[in-house]
Amino acid sequence: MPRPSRESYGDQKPPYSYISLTAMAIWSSPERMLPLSEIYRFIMDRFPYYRRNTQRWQNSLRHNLSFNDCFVKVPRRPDRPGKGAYWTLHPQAFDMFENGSLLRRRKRFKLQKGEKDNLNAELAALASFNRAFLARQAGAPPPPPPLPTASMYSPPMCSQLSPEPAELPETASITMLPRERPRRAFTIDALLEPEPPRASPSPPNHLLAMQAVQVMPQIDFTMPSPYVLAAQRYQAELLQAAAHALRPCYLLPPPLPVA
DNA sequence: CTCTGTTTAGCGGTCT
DNA sequence: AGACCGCTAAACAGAG
Repeated sequence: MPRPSRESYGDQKPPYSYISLTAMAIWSSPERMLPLSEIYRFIMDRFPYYRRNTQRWQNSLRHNLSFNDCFVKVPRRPDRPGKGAYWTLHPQAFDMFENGSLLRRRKRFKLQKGEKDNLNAELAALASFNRAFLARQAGAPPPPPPLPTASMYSPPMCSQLSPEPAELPETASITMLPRERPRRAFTIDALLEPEPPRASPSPPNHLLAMQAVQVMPQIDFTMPSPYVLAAQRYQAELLQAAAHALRPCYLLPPPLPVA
């Protein structure tokens, strides 16, 4: 049987929705999140169809990113400045595709009003953290640090967010998010100081932790959490589906070792 | 100025 | 038939 070429769709439009294509791009990245330009690049690299009429489909793709709750915009890490934010998949959207099929979603992923508010609050806090971090780096007097909110430290929202980064070239020691982590004051100094010894279990803030992975490479995350396992399962399904549907067109890195 | 992100609107296809 | 999904166009604002 002839091996299908990497570009077996040629100039034909691939049978994947923009949501699927975006999910592929995001999940093909080591950190499970990408800036918009990298999402474009992923799609154009693998599907020649999308090398034309870029204005049209990129507009649609941006519309999808904004419109669908399944995509979460994560502020850039402070030491990696650039245009635009990073985009990731909301972990609660893992089961959005039937049996891992990327062809059509089972149902639209929609966050409840409260969930959305919580998420937005956390993301706003992260953005504030970034600003404070940058101000601190610049030696400027730091603006008032963002205050901790209940949602930043408690489920259900933040405990489900943030796919687990598989590998971070610049942060090789990081493996997993902890299940038990001491609660820390949400101040620049507290967040940047070395990890205190672990004491009693406390709910982690996974959204913060996701960026902590970006910002604080010295932290050693060791314990998998349920959402990490869910993310790994989802990735395995995605890989299987992608391997079946796309074959060499869609070349992902090897799946995470499932604990 | 270009790119990124948000929002609204409309249309056609599919599902229930 | 109505709800839902996906695609496209377009206007607009803000950031880099």
